[in-house]
Amino acid sequence: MSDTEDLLVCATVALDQYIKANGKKHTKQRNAILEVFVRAGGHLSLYEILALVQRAQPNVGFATIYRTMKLFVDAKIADEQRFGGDHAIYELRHGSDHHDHIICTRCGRIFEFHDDLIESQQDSVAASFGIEVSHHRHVVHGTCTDLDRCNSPKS
Amino acid sequence: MSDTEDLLVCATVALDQYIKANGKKHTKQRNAILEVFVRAGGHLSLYEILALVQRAQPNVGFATIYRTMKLFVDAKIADEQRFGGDHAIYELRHGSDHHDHIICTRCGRIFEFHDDLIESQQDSVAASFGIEVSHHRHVVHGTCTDLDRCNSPKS
DNA sequence: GTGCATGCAAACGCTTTGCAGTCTG
DNA sequence: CAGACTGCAAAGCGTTTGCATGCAC
Repeated sequence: MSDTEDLLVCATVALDQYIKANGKKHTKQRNAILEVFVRAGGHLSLYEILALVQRAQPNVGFATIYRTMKLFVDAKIADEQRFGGDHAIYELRHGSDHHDHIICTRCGRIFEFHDDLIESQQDSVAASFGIEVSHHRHVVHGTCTDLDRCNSPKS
Repeated sequence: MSDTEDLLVCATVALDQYIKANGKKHTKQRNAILEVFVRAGGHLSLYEILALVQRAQPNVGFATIYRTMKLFVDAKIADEQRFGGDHAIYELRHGSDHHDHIICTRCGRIFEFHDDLIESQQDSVAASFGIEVSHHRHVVHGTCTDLDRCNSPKS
């Protein structure tokens, strides 16, 4: 697992490549959003990102966050997730590996996992219904068994 | 697997019990919505239910469908699902058994499955993150391998 | 200077609710 | 007849977009 500074460098490079390749431009808003997003480790809603970015750039508007995160998704820096049906969450994208989520319903912590046994079993279940799997979403909800962790602040 | 008429009888009884137990009332709208919903086998959006109900009762309003389906959820006749993030889907609830979903992205068919191996594996993965599972959602997307089925109308 | 990016505000789609009139029990 | 239910219309809420201005290249 890389540390935050490494991730920030990687993401910055990825953004730069995407910008160069698509005739886009660097702006201080995009840099600020990227930094806030990566340092938080992702798993943020647009409004959370807005609040964090506005600490450094008070005049940033919501539409800028919105469009920038869409751009990050396009640049494969972020992924858009919808856990509740309420609002979207953006998470940092690490390479091309797929993963699923485990969420504590008390403290809101989000863990990521990947399990080959589950995936292969899921493929064979789908095959029994005559379906060839293209992708899936597996979200597990529960509560931390370690109450100290659960009651402590997230970051 | 019961046939549709059986399911309709069960649902009608469940609704009657719920209405009696909670000081609610029977109306022709609720009966019509229940019948349409059960006969379709669930997996309908509010607008689809509205369109079907309006064949029999042209003056029924959207809000009635909305409130009635919430009531059916409360009466444990239906469950609300959100697959896309776009709009809610309501499905018939059969007893207390949990199930997950396999969806064809071409024809929109929805299959339900339950797999003990996946569930137990998921519990142990969650435990390794210090989480005790309360519930989960597992949605598998893919395409029908039988193109004849996939291209034919849903019901 | 060109044209992408920003910020504001308005439009959107789905969901939810307030209210006056209607119907059930 | 009291109180729940309906239908309409308006309000919410997160998301998306149009437009004039601002800024990167």
